[in-house]
Amino acid sequence: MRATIRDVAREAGVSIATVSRVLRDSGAVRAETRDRVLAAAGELEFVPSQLGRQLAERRHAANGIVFPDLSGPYYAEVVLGYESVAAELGRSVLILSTRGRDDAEAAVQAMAERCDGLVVLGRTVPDAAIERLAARGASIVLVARPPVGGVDSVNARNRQGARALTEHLLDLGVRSLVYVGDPSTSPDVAERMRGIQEALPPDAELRLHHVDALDEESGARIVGDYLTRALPDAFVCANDELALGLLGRLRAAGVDIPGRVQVTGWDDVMAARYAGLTTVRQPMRELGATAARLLDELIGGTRTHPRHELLPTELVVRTTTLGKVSP
Amino acid sequence: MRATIRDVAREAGVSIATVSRVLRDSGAVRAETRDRVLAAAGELEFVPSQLGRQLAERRHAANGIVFPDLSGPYYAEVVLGYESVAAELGRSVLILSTRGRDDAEAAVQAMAERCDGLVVLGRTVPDAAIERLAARGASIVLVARPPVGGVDSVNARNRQGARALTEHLLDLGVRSLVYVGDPSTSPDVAERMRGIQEALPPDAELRLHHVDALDEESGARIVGDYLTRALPDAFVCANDELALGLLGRLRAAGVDIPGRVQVTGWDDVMAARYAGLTTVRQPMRELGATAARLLDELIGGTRTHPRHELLPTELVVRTTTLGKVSP
DNA sequence: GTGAAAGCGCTAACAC
DNA sequence: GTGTTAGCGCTTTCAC
Repeated sequence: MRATIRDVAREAGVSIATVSRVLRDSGAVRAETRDRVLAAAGELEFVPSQLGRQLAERRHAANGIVFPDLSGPYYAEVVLGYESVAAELGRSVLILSTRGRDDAEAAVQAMAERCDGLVVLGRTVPDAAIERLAARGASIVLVARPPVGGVDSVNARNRQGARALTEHLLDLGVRSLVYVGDPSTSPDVAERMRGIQEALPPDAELRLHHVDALDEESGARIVGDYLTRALPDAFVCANDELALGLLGRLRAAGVDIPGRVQVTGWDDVMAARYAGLTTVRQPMRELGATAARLLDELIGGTRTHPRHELLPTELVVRTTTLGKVSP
Repeated sequence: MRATIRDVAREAGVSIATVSRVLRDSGAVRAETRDRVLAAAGELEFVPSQLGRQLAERRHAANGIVFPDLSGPYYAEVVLGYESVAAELGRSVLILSTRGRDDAEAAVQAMAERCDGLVVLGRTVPDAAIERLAARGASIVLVARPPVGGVDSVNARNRQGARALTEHLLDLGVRSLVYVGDPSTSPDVAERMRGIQEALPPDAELRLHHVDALDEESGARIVGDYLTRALPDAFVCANDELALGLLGRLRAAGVDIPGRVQVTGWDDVMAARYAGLTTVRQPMRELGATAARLLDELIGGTRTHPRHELLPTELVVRTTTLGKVSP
């Protein structure tokens, strides 16, 4: 059995309160006593039980993060940014992936009981679940998801990025675009579409091509629909994976890109560089880091009014949009 | 303030022991009493404190996982595989990234105090640290790292994969190969090189080109050394990122691939497909899942003898090795 | 079947 | 400065 604070107290000939003081460096302790305690602790290889400490302090010293997946680079980067700041702040990080989970809400609820606050990414659980948690007094920060009630949020400037992307395409002569994605899968996807619409002049046309999933396969699958009839001037895809799938199939069909049709993605994943894909980069790590800081303020009670951070995006132009359309 | 078990007991007119029994479904409780307790708990919106429960049970019901990074797809997938099994087993998952941390060992030690067991990926902390933890009675499973002392481990068959890859190259006529990587960065990288050596006949030559990091930039940087002097028949890279960087630079220099030189990677990341890179795939998710199961046995005390699992790898042949060398 | 009571290992008033 | 003591919120014997 491991040594407890009582063992150390006995060994050092002091009370447990003194041991606690020395170890936490709280309260004044005479140097000589202090040394005795440290010696005893060292002798017994004493490591304070986090379980006991947490219960006494009534805090977990841990934060959770809920995400749909970790496969793409997107969420992985956000999680990393979050973890590094949380660690600096002395908090452990609990993770929860909702992928393939039918009881996501229950899992999040359970997780909330094991940490002092949590970050929720994207469309992992319904708004109602967020509100229930918030109502129970949980500290929550939403990322890549529009604000709900008085809950903090951190988002990338999707609309702004989409407008920049659209203007870039318009400059190249694009007049008809197809947005590939499903606005209902994630708030980001919906916001991007809105941004495009905002930037579009009356003489340009935007259609939505709905796909079930934001993966390569879905991107490839829709190409068939366009080979038999007219191609638009540009395919604007909700994310890079979709764009990469679409791009591969188009090229395989001998379609000239960007001569005949231009293609864009979103996220700037590593493969986008190899494919020469024009895309929009988001500060993924910074999204996570910002969330960690907001959450810390919330838990620490430093702040009571909700905050909603918006982080910048950046257009990355590559070869899938370099050509001029009908010059 | 939240309701405690005492509030529920008072409300239901029973003792806290009975409330505990009902909520944990342990011990026999009369149906009528049971209903009263459940009603009271519902009324008060009682949710048992994990802090109290954990201390009483003296367990965290959480496992940790330590990894170097989450940027590449490799560790992310392992973590996901781990998380999904851990969740099934009713355990929370704590994460710890050692990237850019100079106090990695202390951080791991701290994490060990907050969970019932942990998984350590790759070369995150020195063997001595693992041994110290194990000596203190921690339950540990190593992944992508050779066994240390009596600690469990899960690895992919690196040697086997490397042999298959080497034989594939030999079949194509390759006789001189350069292994690009740093065997000291990770045990996997070293094992792969060993596998190549084992498969090589006396008339074939293998050299090691040492790089500092396993990223694209390092891969690209070494190309210059070969443009002025002789190229080998094949570059076998320690991972895909290295190979992708090297590939890009070679192609930019007008080198015919695979006609003049063949290139291979390792991991089969998404970008590898777009680059047509021949590589070796590992069951990343399964590595994590297996680790979770081993750890559970360890924590549960089901098993005392260490186990060392080896999972299969798979050669994925693409266009960077399709041609015949000097037919 | 149910309750009283003794912990689990710590922190933090409060007293001296 | 240091010790005593009362919790933190639960689980779990052991009586009855």
